Amino acid sequence: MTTRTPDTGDMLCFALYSASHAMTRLYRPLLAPLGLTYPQYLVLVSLWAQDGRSVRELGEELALESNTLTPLLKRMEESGLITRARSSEDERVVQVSLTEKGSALRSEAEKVTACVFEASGLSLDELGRLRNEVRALRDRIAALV
Amino acid sequence: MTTRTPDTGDMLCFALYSASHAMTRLYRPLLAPLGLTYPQYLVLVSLWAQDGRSVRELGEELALESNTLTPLLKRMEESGLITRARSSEDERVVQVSLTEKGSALRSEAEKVTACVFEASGLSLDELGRLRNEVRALRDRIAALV
DNA sequence: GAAATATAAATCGCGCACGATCAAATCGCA
DNA sequence: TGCGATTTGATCGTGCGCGATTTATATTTC
Repeated sequence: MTTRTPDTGDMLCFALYSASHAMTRLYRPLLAPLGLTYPQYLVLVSLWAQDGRSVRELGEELALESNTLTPLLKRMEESGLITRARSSEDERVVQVSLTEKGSALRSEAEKVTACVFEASGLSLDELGRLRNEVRALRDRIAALV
Repeated sequence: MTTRTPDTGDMLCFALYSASHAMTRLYRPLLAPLGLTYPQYLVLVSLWAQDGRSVRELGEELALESNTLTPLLKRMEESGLITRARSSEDERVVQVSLTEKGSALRSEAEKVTACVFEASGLSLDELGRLRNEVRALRDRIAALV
C-alpha cells in the first residue's frame, strides 16, 4: 500500500556495510599477531599472487587510490613486509615487492583463511555462489561510478 | 591438487569489502547535495524509523561504538540535523532526536533509495534474497566476535 | 547507606578511504 | 624537436572505525 522509508534491516547496502565490518572484526584478532591490518593483508594477498606490482596495479586490483595506498604501503615498508622502488624504465612508477618476511607470512595466512571459512558457516559451494553474486553486484555498481 | 593461496577474486571477504565501498561511492554524489555522508544517512534512516533513540541503541542498530558515534553525531548536530540531550531519567543516557531539518530530508532520501535500487540492476526479489543471505552471514560472524 | 560493580558516553590515538590538488616523468603530435 | 596533454604517485584535509582508557551516573551488595 504505502511505500515506507526502508529501515536499515531492509537495505542491501547496510547488509553489505555491516557484513564487511563484521568480517574485518573477525579478521582483526587473527591478523594482529602477524602485525597486519585487513587492508594490509589484502595487499599481501595481491602480491603473493603476483609480486612486483606497481601502486597503480595494486590500486586497480583493490579499488583503492594512491591517496590510500601510498601511506598504507609506507607503513608496510616500515614494518619490513615490502619494498618500494621507482622503476628504472619509467620513473613515475613505484614497484612494490615482497621481502623475505612478507613472503614468509603466506603460510601463516592460510591458517587465517581456514579459520574465516569455518566462521562463515557456509559450504564451499554456497560461499562461491554468494561471492559471485556479491561480486557481480559490485561490478555492476562500479561500472556506473 | 595443490591448495593455492586464494587471490582477492576468490575471497568472499574481499567481495563484501569492495562491494560495500562501491556502494558508498555510489551513494556519495547522491547524498552530498543533502550534506550527508553514508554513515550519517544510516543514522537518519534509524531515526526516521524510531526517533529519540539513545546513543547505545543507535550503536546496536548500526553496530558502531560510542567512539565512532559520538563525533559523528556531533557533526550531525552541528549541521542541524539532530539534537543531543541527556536523559533526565538517567543522566548517563544521551537521547538523539531529529530536528525539523532532519525529518524533512526523509522525502529526499526516498529518491536516493530509488536511484540506488535502479543501479543495483536487481529485481526486488533478487535484492531481497541476496540481502537476506548477506545478513545471515553477517549475523553468523557477528555472533562469534 | 557506603563501597564495589556495572553501564553510558566521551576522549585519545592510529589507520584507513577519498576528494582535491600537486610535482615529476612520459607521451603525443604538430 | 618542442610543447601541451596524460599518467603516476605523493600530499593535504576531513570523516569514519575502533582499541584502550576515562568520567560520570546508576545499580548492586553487604
